Amino acid sequence: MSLDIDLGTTARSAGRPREFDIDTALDKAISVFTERGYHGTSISDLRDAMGLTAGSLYKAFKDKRAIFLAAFDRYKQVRNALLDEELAKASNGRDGVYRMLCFYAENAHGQSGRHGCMAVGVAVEMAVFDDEAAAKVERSMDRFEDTFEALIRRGQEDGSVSRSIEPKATARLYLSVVQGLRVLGKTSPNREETFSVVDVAMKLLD
Amino acid sequence: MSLDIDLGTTARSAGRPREFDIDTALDKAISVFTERGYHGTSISDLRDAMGLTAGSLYKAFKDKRAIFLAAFDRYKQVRNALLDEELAKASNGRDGVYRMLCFYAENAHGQSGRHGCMAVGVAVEMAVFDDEAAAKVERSMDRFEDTFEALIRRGQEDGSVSRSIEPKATARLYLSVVQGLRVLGKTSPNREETFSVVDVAMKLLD
DNA sequence: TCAATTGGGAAACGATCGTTTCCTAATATG
DNA sequence: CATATTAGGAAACGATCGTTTCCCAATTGA
Repeated sequence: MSLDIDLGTTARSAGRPREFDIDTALDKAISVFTERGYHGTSISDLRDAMGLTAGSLYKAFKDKRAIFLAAFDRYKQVRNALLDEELAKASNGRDGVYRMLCFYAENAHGQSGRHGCMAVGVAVEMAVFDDEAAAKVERSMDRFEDTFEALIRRGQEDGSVSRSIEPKATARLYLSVVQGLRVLGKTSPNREETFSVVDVAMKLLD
Repeated sequence: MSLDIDLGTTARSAGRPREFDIDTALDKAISVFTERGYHGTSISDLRDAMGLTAGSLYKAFKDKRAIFLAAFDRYKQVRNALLDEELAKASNGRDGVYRMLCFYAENAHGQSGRHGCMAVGVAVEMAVFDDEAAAKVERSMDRFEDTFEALIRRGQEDGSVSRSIEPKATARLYLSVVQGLRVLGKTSPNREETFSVVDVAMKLLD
């Protein structure tokens, strides 16, 4: 009789068990990749941040790119979960848009603003030369755009958003604003300025 | 008697004259750095693109970082000149804002959209670890924000822009939109979507 | 208890990085 | 013409890159 520690779906495989948690390690990788970028991050950087030896890294992942893509997948998963949690509180369509904008504004200013956004980093640094990375970011962006659009339409039905605005184009603008705030947050992560943009953006729903 | 080829301010200095034009070479460097990023660009890449040997590069510039900073200075100079030229055509404040948004939308879509924006690249990749680069981008962003604000105020005086909007906050939003379009242009540089954002953004002036 | 299998970790790998050196070529100055 | 100065260009530099190898440790299944 033995305790089965594995909480996943598959039974533990043969061989010596991994001594570190993959997701915990990936969270560290996310932080390093976000701050330094893909090419600016060395295996040594990852090794130090993740608290592993290079050998262990290469046992768990095929190569540096695989670590990066896995980190990005986790980044999206974690952030999407947080956003969904926030949006669940929305009382109506307009409130949902506001919460979503504030969610990003909260991350685009101050320390986390300086630190940066991994999705923006991938788009800027990787999209041109890595089709798989590009597809991942595009999917992520499309998801956010669709969420904005759905909230706008919901607002038009519940009366909190003007019927005269175009949901698709306005959603695209919101997506642009949010990504732009992430860029500006790298050099001037002022809180008031960041949230003043949110206030102006909300006027588009009147 | 000899022709003085040097069109600059200083007389030609002693020693063998440089055989290439610095600005022409920097234009090539801008292209490479924009597409691959700072860390993704090697001296070999620059050597090939600029049509020089590494030795000549290091005669003209202190190191890789100096090439990058010089390229970024030139990038800003060239783009600012183009923008000023476009803004000179503006018939009023609102038209100026529209021309400025279109100027960026024109570059954020299609092939140049995929290629990317050097200022965004610097902000995302360099700002955290290079104070001088960060200061340069911030100055550049501030300049654009001030230009937007001035156009909005001009519009409020000439009657083309509503008096009830806040020039500063609205300018900041426009800046965000423009930088965001650059990010989105890396993965989905669709022309219609890009310009639809401009149309929505213009509604803020009513 | 004994293969088979997988992870941990140190060391080493070839490749490429950014940079310098060294020699020759071309100009200004005296 | 002689000297000083700077550029062009090939080759080489040490350092670091991403990755692999090798050996030992820990586990599963027979």
